[in-house]
Amino acid sequence: MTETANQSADGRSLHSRIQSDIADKITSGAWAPGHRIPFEHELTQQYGCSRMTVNKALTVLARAGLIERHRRAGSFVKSRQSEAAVLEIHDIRVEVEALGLEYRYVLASRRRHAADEAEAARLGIAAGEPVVKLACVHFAGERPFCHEDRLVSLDAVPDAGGEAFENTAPGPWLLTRVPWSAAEHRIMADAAGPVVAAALGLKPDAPVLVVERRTWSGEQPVTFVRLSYPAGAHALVARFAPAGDSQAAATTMISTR
Amino acid sequence: MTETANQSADGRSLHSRIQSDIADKITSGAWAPGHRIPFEHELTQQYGCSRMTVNKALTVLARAGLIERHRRAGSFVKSRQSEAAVLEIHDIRVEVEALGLEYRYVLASRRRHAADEAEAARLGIAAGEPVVKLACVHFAGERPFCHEDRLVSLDAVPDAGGEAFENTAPGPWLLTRVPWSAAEHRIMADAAGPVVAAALGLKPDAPVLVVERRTWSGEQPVTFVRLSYPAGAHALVARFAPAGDSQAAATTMISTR
DNA sequence: GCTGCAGTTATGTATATACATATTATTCGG
DNA sequence: CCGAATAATATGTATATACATAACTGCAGC
Repeated sequence: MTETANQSADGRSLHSRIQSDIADKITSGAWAPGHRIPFEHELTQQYGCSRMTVNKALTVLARAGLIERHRRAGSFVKSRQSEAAVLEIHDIRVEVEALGLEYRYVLASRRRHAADEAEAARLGIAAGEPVVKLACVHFAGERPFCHEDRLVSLDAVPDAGGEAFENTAPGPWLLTRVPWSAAEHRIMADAAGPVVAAALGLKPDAPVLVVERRTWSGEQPVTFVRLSYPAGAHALVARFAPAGDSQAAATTMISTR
Repeated sequence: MTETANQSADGRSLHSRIQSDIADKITSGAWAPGHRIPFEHELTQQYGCSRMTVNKALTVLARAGLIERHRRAGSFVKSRQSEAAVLEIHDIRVEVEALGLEYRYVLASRRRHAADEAEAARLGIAAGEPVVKLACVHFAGERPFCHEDRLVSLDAVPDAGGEAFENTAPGPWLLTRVPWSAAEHRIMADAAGPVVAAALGLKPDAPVLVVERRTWSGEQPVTFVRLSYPAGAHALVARFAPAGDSQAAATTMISTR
């Protein structure tokens, strides 16, 4: 044996090599959707390894959604009727600084009150519950980058009532204070309303890219944000290479041109 | 022993229970970012199981990005500076039919020619290479749902030259013919140009949600699509609950109101 | 023909074991 | 005191083994 017990010449582990071998067969089309991939005991022979090793590879592929496994029947290539694209959504300060621009944050308004019907619906709480409503603008250098409209539930985050948000933007403030367990993003286009248009220096009804995010901690709604970006200047980018390498996915940037 | 060798009373496997126990500690905030989670041999004792079992749970959590693992040092809760949102992008026919509407597809134009500079750049090929350029409109019931502009590389898909695309939309046609190994999505807002506005029945410069997708097969660019949806009527939705359950993620719909 | 039971098969889960590897502590020689 | 060799430690990978479970096959008996 010139090789060690764990690794072959190329330095990768055996199960990850089996995994990407199979992933390649699938993404190259050699094994079409519905094709039955070799049984574990067959792969065991092909690679000269134990069943646990091929099982690990196949389990990861199943988790990644590339294959489907059935007892007694075997493992099959899943049909890809839908593509999954992974968006990675960063903090706005990080986004701006990644562009080599100076980040500045300006609080436009801050009010504490009882949620009206519309606000309660957005946040997913009952009307009348106490909330903090914030509006602010994020700048990249001299130019407005993004307008933020936010509701924070005071039930979920009592501390938010006493915070002025003059130096710290509400996003990162919440992130360090409240752990979240679920989030929902809603991405859409819209015409800029008068407030947003003024804040971003756009003509009224100019197109804006809107990202709305609702965040929960357990079952409890925490916050609702609506981020408006001038169209043309910003795009969300999601790259996706199916499974195999797992982190082959992802990266989103919001980039200025 | 009233329990079987593999499963406890609740029917879930032990490693998945360990996994979600830890995931809960993290998402609830009990274990903050940077916190060192118990060593494998400690968890082994807590759960009265072998190291392989806790290793499996921790490996999955590491793949999911919830924890970081270092030899000799231990495993640590990762700081979540960025949120990953998973968009699931379906075929347009499926989207429309999911809304209970009748799907119809109309080819507006189809041309075969040599790619000019702009087209070559979009597709990622050399100028002068042969392409098919398509424009079509997808209808949901009577109303236009989405305008599609597409370039297909004839180097990658020679068959596309002889296809009329009168009955099958180019998206599904390509999907069954050409396996793809990577895709990049670009989501943005824009003002509708005259052609798109006319096709969608909008006023010129009305805001539209634009999804651009570039697809590769191996290293070779296959197709570039630009899908324009009327703003207000459509949104991309991505739900995300971090790891633990893995498929707790995702679903995107493009919904009409 | 149909029901029910036993056998077969592939995956699912878990264990005990072994050695590899990265990294930190410790010890020892100069 | 410093740097090098050495030990200790936690994770990483892999094996052989065992039993569980889902699902299908086929047969026996009515």
